[in-house]
Amino acid sequence: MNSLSSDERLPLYQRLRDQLAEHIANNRWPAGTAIPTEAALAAEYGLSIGTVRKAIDQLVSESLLERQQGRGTFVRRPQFLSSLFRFFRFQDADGVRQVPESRILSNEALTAPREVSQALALEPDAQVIRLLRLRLLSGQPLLVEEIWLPLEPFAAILDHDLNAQGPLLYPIYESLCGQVIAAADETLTAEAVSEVHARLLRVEAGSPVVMIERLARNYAGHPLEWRRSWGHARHFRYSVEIR
Amino acid sequence: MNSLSSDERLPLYQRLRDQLAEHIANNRWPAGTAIPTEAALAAEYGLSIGTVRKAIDQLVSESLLERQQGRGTFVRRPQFLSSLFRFFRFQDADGVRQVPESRILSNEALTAPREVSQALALEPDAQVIRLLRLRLLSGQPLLVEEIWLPLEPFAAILDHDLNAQGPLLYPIYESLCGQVIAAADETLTAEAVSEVHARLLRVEAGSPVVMIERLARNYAGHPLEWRRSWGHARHFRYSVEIR
DNA sequence: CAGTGGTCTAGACCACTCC
DNA sequence: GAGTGGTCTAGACCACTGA
Repeated sequence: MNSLSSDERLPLYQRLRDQLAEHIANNRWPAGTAIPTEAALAAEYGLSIGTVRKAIDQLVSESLLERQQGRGTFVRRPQFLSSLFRFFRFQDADGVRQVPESRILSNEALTAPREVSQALALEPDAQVIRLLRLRLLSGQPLLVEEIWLPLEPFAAILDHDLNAQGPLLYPIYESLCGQVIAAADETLTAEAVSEVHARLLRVEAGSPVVMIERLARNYAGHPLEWRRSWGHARHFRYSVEIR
Repeated sequence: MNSLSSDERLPLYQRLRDQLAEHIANNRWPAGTAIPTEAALAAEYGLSIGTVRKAIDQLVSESLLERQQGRGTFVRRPQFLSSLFRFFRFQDADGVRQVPESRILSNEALTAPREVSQALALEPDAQVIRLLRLRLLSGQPLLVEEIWLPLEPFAAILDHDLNAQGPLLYPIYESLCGQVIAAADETLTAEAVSEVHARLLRVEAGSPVVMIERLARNYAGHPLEWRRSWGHARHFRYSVEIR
C-alpha cells in the first residue's frame, strides 16, 4: 500500500489526481498505455473505489485520460482537437474536411529576435530555427506559418527534408528530436495582411487576416515551439455556446 | 416519493438531471432560488444521496446550478461570463477593466430583412425592432451593434428611452417585456470595416474589424434576439489553452 | 445549534471487451 | 468466463452557514 505525497489538507481524490497527473507528465505512463485498474489503485493507495473514480473523473474531464468500458483507462495522446485552427474551413469544393498540404519554404538557423527569445524563455541572443511554411488546399494557399524552435534540442530539423514527410510537424519533433508536445496556449487576433503574406496567400493588400499565435509546451510546461499563423479572415468562423 | 419520467434506459442520475433542468427551464425554480436539499431530493425520488449528487454535479458543470457549502444549491442567473465580448479590451487608460457606456442611435420598427427573419425563426415579412447602438469608453467608440428583436413581445421597447437606463439591455428585456435570456450562441469572424461603421467607430476605411454575431434564446430555446457587433481588431485578443 | 453541502467508504450488480 | 469500467446504495463524518 503506497501513500500520497502533496498537501495533506487537500482531499484525497485531489491528491491522487495530482499523483496520477505527475506519472503522466514524467512519461512513466506514456501516451496510449493503460493505467492500473480502479481496484488496483484503490488497493495501492488504501482508498475506496469511489474516491479513485473521482480522481480519474477529473483527469478525464481535463482530457489527460480516456476511459474505455470493459477495456481500461488510457493515457490520452494529445490531439489538439480544441485548437483554434479547426475554425479555419479546411474544406475542398465538395465541403469535405481535410488536412491541408504543407510546403516548407525555408528552414534556417539564426539569432533569436527579441520577441522570439522572450516567448521561448531563452537568453537574449540564443540560436533558434525558423521555419516558414505554407499550407494549401487543392493548390490554394490557406495559411502562412512562421515557426520558431530553440536550436538546442531541435538541430536535427535543419538537416532534414521536412517536405518529404507528412504534413504534421509534431510527430517529427517526437521521432527526430525526442521532444513531445503536451499542451499549448493559443491567442487569436485579426489584422490587415502584411505585404509579404499577401503575396504568399495570394490575397489583396490590406485584406483582413486572422492570426493565431501558439506557444507549445512539453509535459513539464517548458516552451518548445512558438508559432504564428495567418489565414484569410474569409475562411475563419468560430462559434461557441454561452450561458 | 415521486418518480422520474423520461427514457427508462438512461441512468437514474441522467434522468434526475433532465427532470431538474426542466424545472429550471419552466421557471418553476426561478434564478436565485434554492433547490431542495440533496437529502430531500433523494427521499422524493427514492434515490441515494450519491446519485442525487451526481445529477447536481452535472448541472453545476453546465453552470445551471451553483453550490454554496452550508447554504444550499441555487439556480444560477445567466451571467454570460463566457461571452466572446470579454476579449475586447474594455479598459481605460489605466488598464482598469470597465463596462463601456452605451448610446442608442436608433430604435425603430420595420419589416424584417430575410436574414433577420431567418435568424429569429419568424415568418418572412414579420415586423421587428432594430436598435443601433454604440458602445464607448471615455468617449472613444469601441463597438457598433445592430440588434434585432421580434416586435411581438418587445413592442414596449419602442416607446422607451433606452438611453435613460443603465448600459445593459437584458435587464430591460426582463423588466419591461418579461423576456428572460437564458443562453446564446456566438460566432466570431473578421472582415474589413464597412463605410458606415468606419465613420461610427472613427477608424480608417478598410481597417480589419472583428464581428461577433449572437443569437440569444430563452429557456425554451426560442430565439429572442439577434445581434451583430463590430469592433476594431486592434482591441480584440482571444486566448485559450488547448491539449 | 440544526441544517447544508463536501468527502469518503465498502460494498452490490450491470454492461462491455476480449480470450 | 474473467476482468474492466459504469451505476447505485446506505450509510459515516467533516466544514461551513446562519439563526
